[in-house]
Order: sequence, then structure tokens, then C-alpha cells
Amino acid sequence: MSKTVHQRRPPASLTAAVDLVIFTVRDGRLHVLLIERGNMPYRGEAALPGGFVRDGEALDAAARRELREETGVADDSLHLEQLHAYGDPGRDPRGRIISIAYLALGPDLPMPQAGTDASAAHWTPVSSILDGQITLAFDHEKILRDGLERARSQLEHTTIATAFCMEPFTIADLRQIYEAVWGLPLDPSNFRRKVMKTEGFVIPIGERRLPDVGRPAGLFRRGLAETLTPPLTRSGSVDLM
Amino acid sequence: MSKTVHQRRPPASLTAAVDLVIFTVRDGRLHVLLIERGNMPYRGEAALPGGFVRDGEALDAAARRELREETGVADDSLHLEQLHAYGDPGRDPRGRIISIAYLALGPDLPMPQAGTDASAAHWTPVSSILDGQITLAFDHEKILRDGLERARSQLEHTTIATAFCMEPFTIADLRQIYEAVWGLPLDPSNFRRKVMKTEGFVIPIGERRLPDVGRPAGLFRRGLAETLTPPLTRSGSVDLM
DNA sequence: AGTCATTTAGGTAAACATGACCATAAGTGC
DNA sequence: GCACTTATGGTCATGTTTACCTAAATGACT
Repeated sequence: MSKTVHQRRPPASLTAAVDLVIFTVRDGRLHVLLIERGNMPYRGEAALPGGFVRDGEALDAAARRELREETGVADDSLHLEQLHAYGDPGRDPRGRIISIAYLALGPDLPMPQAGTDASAAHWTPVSSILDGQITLAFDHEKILRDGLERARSQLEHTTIATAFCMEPFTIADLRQIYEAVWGLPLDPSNFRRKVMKTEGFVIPIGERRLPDVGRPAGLFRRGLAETLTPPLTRSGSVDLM
Repeated sequence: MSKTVHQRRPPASLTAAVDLVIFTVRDGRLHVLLIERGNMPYRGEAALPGGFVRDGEALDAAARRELREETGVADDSLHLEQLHAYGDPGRDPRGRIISIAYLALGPDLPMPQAGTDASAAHWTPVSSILDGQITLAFDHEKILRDGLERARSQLEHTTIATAFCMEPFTIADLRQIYEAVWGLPLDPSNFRRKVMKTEGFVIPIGERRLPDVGRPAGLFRRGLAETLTPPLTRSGSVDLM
């Protein structure tokens, strides 16, 4: 047998799609953007937003385009990274479609509702999918779980938690992101110490925000650092339950 | 506009391939398995092993099959994980081919040379690609660099370094894996302390290996743990350079 | 004005982890 | 036995983390 043995079998011809796991944090809980499917299959069911990759279009570009179409948000203001490729035969009843899933993180955005694809989109608490209240079309629950695990891990090692925050933000805002994504309460004092000690994580802008109640909090914007050394460990939690 | 706006553009029809970054450690240096291409394009040049995904074949299955075809190694003895999908138009002159790259880690295997695809395969020091001595076809150098970064990161947070070792192995064997992948010398004493302290990383089998020179070393096999808590940091190195 | 609830901000001590280094153990070759 | 090599174990100063505690700054309430 020669090296070309697998060339004898015709390569499968298929279609590529991108699916997006778009996370945000609203009132202390992690939400994901879901759409209600307007076409068969799974018509009327909840699914991750996504669409087909076009001719001559790069994967990242397709993901950016879908993100823009689904959220109406300017391109570069959201964090977007490739998550995983899903290509099991039979994952889509329409045929052989492999999906490149992307993870997007953003602040709690005003969702444009009219005149765009986003009209069918809803922010949904992630917990309501994890506990089975809502089921997703295709293999989208698996994709969502993988995206959640990636987001949780990224918070430990990188500064992307700031992508969830609208600038300027307070240390408490940032802490709520961690608590929502990890599902754990954190000690405010220790959290602040770790964040402040990491050079370039957040930069004070010298102003303060007056809350409804309590002492005013210092305001910050994102720093230039991308990686956390040392990492923020998930273990340092307070057990309030 | 309705949700189906993007359905009007025909989805791109394309071909999917899997490419493999197969790492091993030989005499203290990290090596990657490369093949010499037998067909156009890039005929005669070095490339990562890989091939097309077949009709009805899952991505992971295609990667396993290629791994077996290229190395002649039993399926489940090597660590295999999906790395990233590469789909830029123009990355392959033959047409729109998106490649799902996989990362494989294994011990220094006896490579079957005759009668298989592996006849064109060679273990190549990763350093000789990074410093430009060897150039790779397609975008395979980018894929290799991504795979290397993934492997380096995985060694910090997981126990997959044991996948590089033939059982039973010594702590020094394991340390050499870390030194080869990270490209850093580590303190033997401190390394041992960290490995032993992590519950379920390695399990002593009570025997010892007689080396050519030096005190006999205790032998171990893989434990059940998959994650390292705390992580093994890359910083704890001895500067011998 | 004074008190209270609330939240931010900063500090402390014990436990723990780390890095650099030293000492001893257990083999081989001479 | 002696020199050499590698494995293994320990020490110690230093840094980090955790679980707290205290103080500061505000609005609400009386």
C-alpha cells in the first residue's frame, strides 16, 4: 500500500456552519443568547445562533458576521474565540454539516429587537438549560456546556472577565462576573487583593461611583495584561450556602 | 428582513481534513512526526500527517484512523484531543479545505517503516522547525506552533505528561518530558515534591529501575487524577544556560 | 445630628506553597 | 575503598492564600 491509500476513497463533501455561544451576565446570573428556530428542522425550538460559512469566507469572519447579525453589535467590542469543531455524522438531519463553535463574551447589551435576526433572540439563564428546563436543538447543549467550561477556565488564567464589563467598572462588578460564571461566592476582600496585585489587569480612573447604598466604589478600566500570573483559583471561595 | 436572510446565499460546499500534531520526546528533545508529501501540491516537502474525513465518519474517528495509519499504533494508547479548526480560504491550493487539527501525545514508539503510510514518516526535532531549518507545507507551521502552545499549557494544568511515558516510568522520566516540552531545566528535587504531593498523579509500583549509572529510581504508573491542583508552574526553573 | 445598615477598602496572622540549596542514599566503574 | 552519578529527602527563607477583622464612606431613618 502506498501513502495515497486514502485518496482512493472520495473525501466527504460537506457544509460548514458556525454556531455561537454568546455569554453575558445580567443581575448576577450568567445568560446565553438563544434564538427560536424559524425553519425546519427543530422549528420553534431553542438553539444557539449561527449560520453557514459562505463561499470564500474565513471561519473567524463568518463568526464575526453572525455575531453582528444576531446581536447588532459593532464588530470588535466583543471577545470572540474559536471553541471546538463538531462534526459527528447525523448531528444535523439536513446532511453532513460540521459546525465550528465560537465563544463570545460581552457586557449586558441593549438588544436591538426589530429589523434584524436578533428579533428572535433572547437572553436565557444558563442554569435553566443545565437543569433541563430548556432543551436545545441539535447538539447545542453539548456545545453550550463546552463553552461554559472554556469560559470558566479562561477566567482563571486570563483577564477576559473584563470583556463582560461595560467600562468603567468597579471591582465589585468584576467580582460578580466571576461569581456568576463560576457559580461560587467569592470573598470581596481577597478578590480585590488578587486583582489589584496583577499588574495591568485593571487601571483606576480616579473617579468613584455612587451606589444606592454603601460606600462609593473606585472605578476602573481594562488594563493591557492578558494573562493572569498567578492564576485566580476557583477554590478561594466563601461558602454562603 | 427575516431570520432567513443568510439562507439566500448558498452555503459553501467544502472538504474536511484532519491534520495531526503528534509529539513525542526522544533523548530529551521534543519531536514531531512529519511526512514527506508524495503528491502535489507541496510534493516532496515536509508536512503534518493527515487526510480527508470520509463520508459518514466522525472527526475524532478520522483523527484516530489517520493516527493509526501513520504510526501503526493501537488506537487507545495515545492521548488525542482536538486542537483547532483552520479554514481560511486559500490555505490549500486544491480548493476549499478546512482542516480540523488534532494534538496527539505518546511515548517514543518503535515506528513501523514498511508497508504502511508511515514509511514516509520521520520524527523531527521541533526546534529545527521553530528556528527555520525546516519549513512545512500549507499552514502547518502555524498548526504546529498552536499545538506546541497547547501541549505546554496542558502540562501545567493536567497530568497528560504521563502520556509521553512508557509505563512504568521514573520521576526523572517525567521530569525530562516537562523539560523537553517547556524547553527549561527543572530542579529535580522540587519537581519530585510537587508531583508526589498531587494526589493521583503517579502511583508507585514498588520496584526500581537499575540505570547505567547512579542510584536506582523508583518506578511509577499513571494515577487517576487528570487535573493538577495546584498547577505545575513553568517559572520554577533552574537557569543552566 | 446621630445612628444604623451597607458596601468599599485595607490589614493581619496562621497555614500553605515555592525556590534555592544541602545532605544522604544507592548504585557503577576503577 | 574511592570517585562519580543520579535519586531522594530535608531545610529554610520567602512569598502566597485563606479566613477573618477593622476602618471608611455613603444613604436612610429617626
